Amino acid sequence: MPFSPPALDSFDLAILAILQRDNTTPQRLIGEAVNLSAPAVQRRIKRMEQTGVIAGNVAVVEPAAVGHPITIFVEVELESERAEMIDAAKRQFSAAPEVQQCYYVTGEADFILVITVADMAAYEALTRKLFFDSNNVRKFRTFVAMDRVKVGLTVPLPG
Amino acid sequence: MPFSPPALDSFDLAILAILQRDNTTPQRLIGEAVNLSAPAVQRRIKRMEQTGVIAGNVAVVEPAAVGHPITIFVEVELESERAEMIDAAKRQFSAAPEVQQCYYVTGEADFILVITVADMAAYEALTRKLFFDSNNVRKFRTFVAMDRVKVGLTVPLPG
DNA sequence: CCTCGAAATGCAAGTTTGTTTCGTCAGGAT
DNA sequence: ATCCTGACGAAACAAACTTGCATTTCGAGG
Repeated sequence: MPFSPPALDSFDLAILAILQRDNTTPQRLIGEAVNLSAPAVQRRIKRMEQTGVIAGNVAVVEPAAVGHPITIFVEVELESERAEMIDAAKRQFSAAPEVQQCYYVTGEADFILVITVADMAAYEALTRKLFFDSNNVRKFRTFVAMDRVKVGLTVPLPG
Repeated sequence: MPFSPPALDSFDLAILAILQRDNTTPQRLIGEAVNLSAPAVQRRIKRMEQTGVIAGNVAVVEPAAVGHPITIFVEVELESERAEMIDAAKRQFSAAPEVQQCYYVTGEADFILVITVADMAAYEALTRKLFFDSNNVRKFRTFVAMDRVKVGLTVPLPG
């Protein structure tokens, strides 16, 4: 499903650009930055939250600070690409808390996962649970992150 | 650099679990949930922000809503792995707004990028800028996301 | 050209939330 | 035993958010 919501004007985009960087910015300051009153800013934010343009408001936690210093990418290739199997894999991968992100992709792999773990032993245990116990994984390739050069969910905004 | 900050107790972890899901939750409610007064919650949050446990507070924007409906993964392999070249690549990749995430990894690739673009033409243009114009990219593999099954920066918390 | 209605705005009041202050208490070191 | 440090809760305070309302803007008809 694409996106039905009404088009965003330059005010909305300017507001998003700010919230995307720091959503604790007071509406008064946002208003000054975009030349709008605080209530106007607030109405636009609420609308964008309701229509799903703003998917959430979250604190970003440093994984290393909570015992998950290792980030790993995994390319997963399934045995069967039947829709039923795909869906089962989606559900299983999503259910694992260590799986931070899960994408179903085209190309030489079927899924790409972003995983955070405490150590390689934890990763090894996770692969056993996710890939070996399930009999639908043909193979997977592991990439261990040595440097999280740039991390975020920031989307470039027009204007 | 690993992480020096003081250990987090179960209160901190409980607070993080909430903020990670919704950082607009009133401190009063957080206090009720974790059995602490609002000021206590606020002191702990401030401390975690200052020590970097909380890396940021952001609104998550739906890419499709702002004209970037396509998410792409790219594995990049460099010609030279001299430290100087690695650093140059890090800087160049990070500088591109379309590059949402950039990781320097071990294994059969050197970098993994997560990119959001409006259409394949935009991606093609980006590859030209990032990979071809730079003479240090040996090859790259592209994976187009058909389904963003699970997206986020949520870290699993002990306890 | 004018009128009408829908939608968005700013202002101001009212409410909720966040922040600071202050006094108290527990644990550790002197 | 005493002091010092760090953390807590209660209450006062400041700031931010939210709502109601009159006004403005803009476009579609008449």
